[in-house]
Amino acid sequence: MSGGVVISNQDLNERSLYLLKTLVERYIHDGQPVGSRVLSKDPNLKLSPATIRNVMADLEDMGLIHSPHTSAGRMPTVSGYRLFVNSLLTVKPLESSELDQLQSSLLTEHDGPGDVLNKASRLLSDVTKMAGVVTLPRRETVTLRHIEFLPMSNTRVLVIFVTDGQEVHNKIIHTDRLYSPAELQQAANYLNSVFAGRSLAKIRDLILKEMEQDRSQVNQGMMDAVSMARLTFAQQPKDDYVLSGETNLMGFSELSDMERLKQLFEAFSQKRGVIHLLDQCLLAEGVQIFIGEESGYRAFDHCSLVTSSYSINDEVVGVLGVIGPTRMAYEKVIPFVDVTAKLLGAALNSK
Amino acid sequence: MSGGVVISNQDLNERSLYLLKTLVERYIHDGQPVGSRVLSKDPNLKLSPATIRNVMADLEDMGLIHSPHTSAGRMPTVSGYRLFVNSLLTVKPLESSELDQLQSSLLTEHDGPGDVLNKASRLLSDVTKMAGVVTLPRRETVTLRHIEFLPMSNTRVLVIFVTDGQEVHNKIIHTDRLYSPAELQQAANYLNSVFAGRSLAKIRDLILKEMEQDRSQVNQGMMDAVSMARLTFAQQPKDDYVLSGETNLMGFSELSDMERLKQLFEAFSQKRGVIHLLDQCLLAEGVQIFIGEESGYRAFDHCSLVTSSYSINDEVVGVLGVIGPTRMAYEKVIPFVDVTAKLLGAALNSK
DNA sequence: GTTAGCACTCTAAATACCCGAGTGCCAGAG
DNA sequence: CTCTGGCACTCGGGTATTTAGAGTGCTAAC
Repeated sequence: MSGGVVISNQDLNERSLYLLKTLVERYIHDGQPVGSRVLSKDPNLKLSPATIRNVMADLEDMGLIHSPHTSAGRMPTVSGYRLFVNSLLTVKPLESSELDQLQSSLLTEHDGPGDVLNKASRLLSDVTKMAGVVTLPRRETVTLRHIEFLPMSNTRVLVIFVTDGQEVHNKIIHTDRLYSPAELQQAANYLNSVFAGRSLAKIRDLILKEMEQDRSQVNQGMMDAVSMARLTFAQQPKDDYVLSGETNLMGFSELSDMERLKQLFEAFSQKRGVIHLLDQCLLAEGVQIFIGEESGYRAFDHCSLVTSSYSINDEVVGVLGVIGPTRMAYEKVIPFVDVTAKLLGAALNSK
Repeated sequence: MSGGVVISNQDLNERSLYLLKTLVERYIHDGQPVGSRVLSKDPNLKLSPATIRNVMADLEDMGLIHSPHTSAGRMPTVSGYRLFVNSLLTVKPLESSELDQLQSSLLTEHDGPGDVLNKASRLLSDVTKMAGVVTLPRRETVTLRHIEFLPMSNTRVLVIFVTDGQEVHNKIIHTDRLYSPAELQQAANYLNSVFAGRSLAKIRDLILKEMEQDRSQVNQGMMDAVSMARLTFAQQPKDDYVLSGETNLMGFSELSDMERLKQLFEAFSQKRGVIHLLDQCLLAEGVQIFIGEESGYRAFDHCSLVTSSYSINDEVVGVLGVIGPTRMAYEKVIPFVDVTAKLLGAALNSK
């Protein structure tokens, strides 16, 4: 284990920090352990290889870098990356062409509900050449627009409801008795009048309250409607996400091990773990980063995750991000994820 | 190129056929080129290695087997596999436990429309330990149950329609003018009364006819309804499929080459090519098989595809199948795909 | 037609080898 | 006290070389 000791930039002098920074940049750039020789050629670092070796030895003692074997250069450890992204990184602003692409793709018209999310995900992967992920807006916080019941065979009823981000959800419920189309219509009307515009979480509360009320007070129709609503919104819906560009990950040497790759892709289709991981970003404002083992999920041990939450009408509803090897161009990815999250929010807002 | 010469079982004597059969079985079983030595130990084949070598040389001349290099055994070519599955294969009936699993999974209750398809796909991959695929029922042949319009901002209208296999589709259309909720309701009522129960292809026809009619004859409401229907069903919808167990494919040595694997997975997320390939099975009754390069898609060069169409109410609407390495246990996979297709049809019928 | 025998070929694994990159440490210079 | 040049050392990766084994094709005999 890398241990719990966190190194801050206070613990190191200017020179060591700069050296670490260039080492990490160098390693990110060409993917090979960096030796004292190449570092000595840095124009701002007027030191001999020997001195650099001394500094590197210190950095290694602090667990910021390590070398795969004696006669190789050094590469950053997780803590090294962490210190790098926390305090050393100089983020690059988006290139205007990228911004254009983002805006035209996201803010332009799209023809299906989940479509914007798809586009966002694809954008993330296309631009970064890694994998892009966007969680669907959380059902809990999202508000109901419209609900509808359609009779199927017997007591089976198809419920369709539309929520805020124009998501259309559907589900089959089993009612306790047979309802006529008219009754279903009536129930839907009632629910629409009472629940429309409220969050699903709120609706679940209201349903509970209604059920507790003195039954003599309310009429049968309302009772029926509420019980159908209960069936509809009963269990917590499983959240979901849109992933694109997974195949981009197959190019990276750190994922060339088939077993690793398999585990990663299994995690992707499992969804559970990934959702859980992404959910941790819902609370935090702005960009959040998991580097390597920090995520706590084995499958992501050799990956980093750059994420940001996005909001509809100032309410945080989802998370998006980029998944790639630990060795990624953080200085470009971070601002990109940041902007994409904001634009996605904007795109979903205006409706 | 392996050439267009197709070898049939007429062109070979009993012994050669039996030899080919055991060779293929052997190769499928342990994945290594089969030599004359092991073959000579087959109890039904009382021949010396030398004789077997002579027979194998003949088979090689006919392009049914080949050896990767001089001092290796032989393995089947695509034509060899073809002859094997066409005439030599002895299919194994399903094990009853597998049948149970199938029935209980597919015929049991499920709570969402696309859910059965998911389950079928997962079943295919779980049982075969390869990848399972199920195309969504083709929209063209599927019949409309119900349509609904929901106003969004401005002239944007969310259309929701439900089709046969209980699929719920939705789409945003842009109308030429602003419609009131009442008008939308009226339009939906009209369309439901006229179009419900007809296939989408038929509906598209009808729309065209209606548009051509003398406009003075019909009232404005009907005109509006039809024009909205036209927008809804205008372009051919992109078909789609459900894939599971892709990660199973990562275990096979024939796909251990990262470049190949990447191309395969890219084909999966591209969807286009795969759909096109699967569509070719819509016409054929029963199980169809593509072996290696037969599919015509580079990405599938080292894979085989065992497919079958499935039907709702005796109308072929989709295809399902299994994707795996050319070297797969056809004798088990074929009956399994066959039964799954029938059960899936049955599961979708009853509603 | 079938078989035994034999020379031949080719692969895969093991072994040895060298080269270069990079290190750690030490002793001397600034 | 800090930096640097020098040097011995380590290790991985690439290139031969060798060896063992599997399997073949061919030929001559049964």
